[in-house]
Amino acid sequence: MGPEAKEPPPTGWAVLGLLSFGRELSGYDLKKWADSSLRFFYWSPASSQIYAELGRLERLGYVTSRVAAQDDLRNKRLFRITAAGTNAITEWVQHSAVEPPVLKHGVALRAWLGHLADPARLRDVVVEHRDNVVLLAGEAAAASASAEAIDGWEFPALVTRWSQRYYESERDLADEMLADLDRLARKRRHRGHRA
Amino acid sequence: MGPEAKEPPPTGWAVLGLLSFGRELSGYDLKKWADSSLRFFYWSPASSQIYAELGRLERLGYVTSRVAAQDDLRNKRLFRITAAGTNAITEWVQHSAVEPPVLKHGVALRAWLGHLADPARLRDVVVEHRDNVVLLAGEAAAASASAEAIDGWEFPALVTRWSQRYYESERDLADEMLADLDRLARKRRHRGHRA
DNA sequence: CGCCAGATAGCACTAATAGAACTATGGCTA
DNA sequence: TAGCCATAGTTCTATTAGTGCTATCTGGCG
Repeated sequence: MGPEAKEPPPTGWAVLGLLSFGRELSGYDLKKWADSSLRFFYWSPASSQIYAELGRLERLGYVTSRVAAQDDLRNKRLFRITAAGTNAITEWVQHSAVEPPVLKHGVALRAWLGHLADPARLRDVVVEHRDNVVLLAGEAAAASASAEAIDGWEFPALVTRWSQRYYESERDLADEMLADLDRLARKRRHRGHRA
Repeated sequence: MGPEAKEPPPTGWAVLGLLSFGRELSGYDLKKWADSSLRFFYWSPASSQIYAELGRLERLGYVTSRVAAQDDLRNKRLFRITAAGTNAITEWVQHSAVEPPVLKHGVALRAWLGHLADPARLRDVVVEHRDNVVLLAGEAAAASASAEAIDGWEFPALVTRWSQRYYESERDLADEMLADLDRLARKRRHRGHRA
């Protein structure tokens, strides 16, 4: 099958997934959409990345595009998923290998290197992280509330709810880490560790 | 400051961090170490990536290397952190911006696209994910037990403990997602949604 | 007037992986 | 005893993934 028979990377599936709800969307729309929902559990690709993936998906025959006039003279390209695209992503959802989630937790990495840091400063880093995830939990809650209002969006609503819980448990984990850090600092002070 | 004044990427800090415990290690050692501890909260870079980062760190003056005979005739390169390297990573731990963790959760993405999937198959995917994270929780527990036994490794032990809790809450989140999926499937069956 | 929002696209660059190639030893087994 | 595999160890190449910046165009807002 053709010269371009390779599968898209996960990001390609994510973009195709945004289109699988049936709407006709521009690259710009897709970026905004990714920012407001995908980013909670999958990160949001750069605009240039989205356009690149759209090009690949079109070459694969998974999407088609048409140019539409948008206001008066400005035009944009609208993308729509094809039957082949729907088949392909359905296949992917159901049958691709289940891989462990990719996590790059900068704060955990810094705590892991805690022997290098001033305890108070390390504490501040974790507290700032805690604030971040509390904010994210709230945003995910808002996103899930608006998804619940839309018919046919039961699964996005389910996953944003999951995201909300995820960030709430990140908050709890941060609290436990703070308690552990305090315990450790006390112990080190007692033993007169590195003065 | 010379021609090579740029900061390493996060992966570089991770590699330098592995060396910040004071040991003299080969690239091979570093890879094994990353696989057995870093990977729980920060992923494990490919060997080629590790060697590339070591090269960069050496150019920056953050590590030095020497060639050592290892058995009889075989030789390897051992890396050691320098004072400049210790300063740099200490600075990074204490003062770099606190960024939200990067998460790419393939399973959540697939659940988000649940409208495309057969409910039973989607359920299987989440169950398989649940099994994965239970396994990871156990491995993290083992890693934290061995870290606790080593003097000076209080922070790695703390973070592997955090990782263990992290994967345990991933397990709980998976259970809640399963319950939500079942609820949704029941509701759809009632309404006769797409037969 | 300048800036921002909507919209698209290209370019330069970095990050990161996969895979092969090569050296070398020791243990297993047909 | 020859062949093969596993482990230790390093390096290189090819390729992809992904970001950030720049450029372009229009219209509305203050």
